[in-house]
Amino acid sequence: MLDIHFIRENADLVKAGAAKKLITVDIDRLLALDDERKTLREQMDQKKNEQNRAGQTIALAHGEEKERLLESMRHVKESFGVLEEKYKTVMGQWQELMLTVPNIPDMSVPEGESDADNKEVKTWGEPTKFDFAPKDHVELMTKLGIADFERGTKVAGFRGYFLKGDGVLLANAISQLALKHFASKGHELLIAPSLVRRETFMGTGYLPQGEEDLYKTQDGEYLAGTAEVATMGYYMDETLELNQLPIKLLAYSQCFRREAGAHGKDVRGLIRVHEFFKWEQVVLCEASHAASVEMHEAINRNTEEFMELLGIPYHTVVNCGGDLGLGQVKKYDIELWVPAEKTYREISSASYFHDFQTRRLNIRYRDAEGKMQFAHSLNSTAVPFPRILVSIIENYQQADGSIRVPEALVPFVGKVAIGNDAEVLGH
RNA sequence: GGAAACGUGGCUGAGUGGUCUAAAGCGCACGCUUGGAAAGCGUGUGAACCGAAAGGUUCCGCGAGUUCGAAUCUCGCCGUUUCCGCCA
Repeated sequence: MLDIHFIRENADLVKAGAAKKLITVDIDRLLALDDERKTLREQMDQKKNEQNRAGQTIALAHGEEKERLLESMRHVKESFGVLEEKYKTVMGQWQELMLTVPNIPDMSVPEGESDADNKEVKTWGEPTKFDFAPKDHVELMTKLGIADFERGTKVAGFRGYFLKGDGVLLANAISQLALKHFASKGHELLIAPSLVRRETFMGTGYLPQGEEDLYKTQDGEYLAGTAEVATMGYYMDETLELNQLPIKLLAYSQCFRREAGAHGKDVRGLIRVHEFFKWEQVVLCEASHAASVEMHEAINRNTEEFMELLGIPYHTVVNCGGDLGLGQVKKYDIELWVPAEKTYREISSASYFHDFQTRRLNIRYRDAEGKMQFAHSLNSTAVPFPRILVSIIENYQQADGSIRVPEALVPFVGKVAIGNDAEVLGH
């Protein structure tokens, strides 16, 4: 959420920002509510002051004098009650509106409505060339016996899957390489809960808007769709020291997404599933735009480097205004080449928020002058499973349906290819 | 699942309806003292909102209630601890 003082002083900027994100929000109504809120607050403070003063007198008074004072205080109490009721109503509306005010996108964010309007800022590698007709990952993995989609659906329902055998080994190897790569960038490792309470979702900006995308338990917790939620919650309501910053974390969690708005999309394979797992980069840094930008470039680059280690052709896009979330200032998506679809598909998303999340989560630090500041927050995918397998399997496939293991993974997989022996291919 | 106890500031901890503007100690900061340090002494020591300032309001886990007045009483929730049961 934004600072109400900032909104008051920069109403036009906030309105323009919302327009760029194609989000409708009534800033004028918010400002009117805020005026009302301030007036009521002042009146309440005055009444309270009156009451506090009278309290001391009453404590010392006796007999008729006391009765008289009590009687007059009853009137004060009554009028305070009336003010309080009004205040609660106004505050309720005020808070509701405040939660819907989007963060302002950066100048460098292109105009646009959807992911179709995102702008390519970098390409790495050439789309993989084959001297045979490349198959898709569903067919390859099923034939190799390293994934089972039929039984996955039987057991888990729509979008269900099992990873098996060398598929598990491959996923684990990628994970090992990721730990090594991202830890070398100074990240502390974390395994985070997926079962998370409502207030943390509010704090990260997934709620109240995203209710229908989340699974909910009968006890009222929600299943997180990313480790970002629990990891940001880790420092909730805490005051950090300046010398702790930047805090750079690499967090693992199981992830759950209802994909409520995506019913017809990507119904085959591992691109879009309800239950997955990933490593996520989460960063808290000092409250300066320059620091945020620097960290943003850095964590996005970390993930690019990781994809380069895996040797998968990719391009990076800067997301347009209409493709940004409520709190995001700027976002890069990294998209990997998927031969069967002859296109790039999203593998990673790196964004920064300024103090939008930390203001909601109340994560602060003391700056060099000893003043309290809301930290800045950022996050980026490190590597998502099983989606990462799609591009590895398809880009590294051989004519015989076997998979060459990317060089960087060989030490962790323990072999140079998957399925190039007759025994496995025979099944 | 059953029962009980507890939740106070950076920390320990007092406070069971009214100068609580929260005792005291520890810690921390500054000063005095000292050749330097320690000890000692003195002063200070959080956050949010309103205000140009003076000052005002709020915060004793969270929320609601009783009362002229709540850290203190009542109810609900969250959390911690202990005992019992169950599971591994």
